[in-house]
Amino acid sequence: MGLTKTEIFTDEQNRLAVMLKALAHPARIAILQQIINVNACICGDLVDELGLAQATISQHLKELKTAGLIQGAIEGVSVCYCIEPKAWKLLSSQLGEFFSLYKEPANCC
Amino acid sequence: MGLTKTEIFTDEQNRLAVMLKALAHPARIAILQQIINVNACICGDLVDELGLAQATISQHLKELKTAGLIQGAIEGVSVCYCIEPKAWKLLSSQLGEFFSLYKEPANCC
DNA sequence: CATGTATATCGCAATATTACGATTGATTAT
DNA sequence: ATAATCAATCGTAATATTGCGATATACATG
Repeated sequence: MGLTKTEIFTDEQNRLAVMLKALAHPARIAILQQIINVNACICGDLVDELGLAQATISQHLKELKTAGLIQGAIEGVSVCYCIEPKAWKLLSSQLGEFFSLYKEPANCC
Repeated sequence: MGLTKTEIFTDEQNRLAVMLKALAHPARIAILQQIINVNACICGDLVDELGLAQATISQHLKELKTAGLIQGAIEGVSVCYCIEPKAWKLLSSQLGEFFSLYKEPANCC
C-alpha cells in the first residue's frame, strides 16, 4: 500500500486533489506569489529570492508545470515562468464551487 | 532531508500549505462533500459510502480534524462529524485572496 | 570551438503519506 | 456482567515527497 486508490473516486475529485497537492507546499505557494508579484515572469531569480537550492526550486517548478498551473518559456539562457491563465481560473472556480457547497451550520454537532 | 524547510517561509504560507495538504486527497475531498451533503453530520456511514477500510477513513478524519476543518461529537456509540464553520470560512477567504492575486495575463511568456 | 551562465535531471538519504489488519476503548443493548 | 457495535489507535508494508549535491544540457559570448 501507500498508493492512493484513485479508482474509487470521481474524476473531478481526483483532479481537484492533484491540483491541491501541487499547491500544498509553502515553497510552491511562495513561487506562485513571486511569479504573480513580479508580473513579468521570472526565472532563476526564484533561487535567489527563496532560500532553497537550485535543484529544489527546479523540481518545484516542474511540479507546478506538470499540474498545468504555470508555463515556462525559454528566453535565451534563462527560462521565464508565468501563470497558465486557463488552469488558474479553472482551479479557482472549482475551489469556489467546492467551498460554497457548505452553507452555514444547520444545527448538528 | 525529506523535511520541508518551514523556517524560510512566512507563517501564512505555511498555514495555507498545511490546510491545502489536508484537502489534497480525493478521499478527504469525498469525505467533506459527504459531510456537507448529508447536512446532518454523519459518522461511520462514510465507511460504507466510500470504498475504504474503517481504519483508513478514521485516519483521514483525524487529519481533517487536526487541520481544524471538521469537528466530531460523540453521539452514543457513533461519532458525528461536521464542518468547523470558522476554519472553513477562513480557508475559503484565504484561498479567494490567493487566487485573486493574479489578474489577467499581462504579456509575458 | 571554448567558456560561462542558467536550468534540468539523476541519484540518494531522510522523512511523510497511504492503506489496512488487528487490537483496544467506549457505549449501548441483552 | 456479557455481548455487540462503532470508532480510534497501533504496527507495518508500500510508495511518495522533500531537499540537495553532482552532473548533464542548452544557449550565448569571446
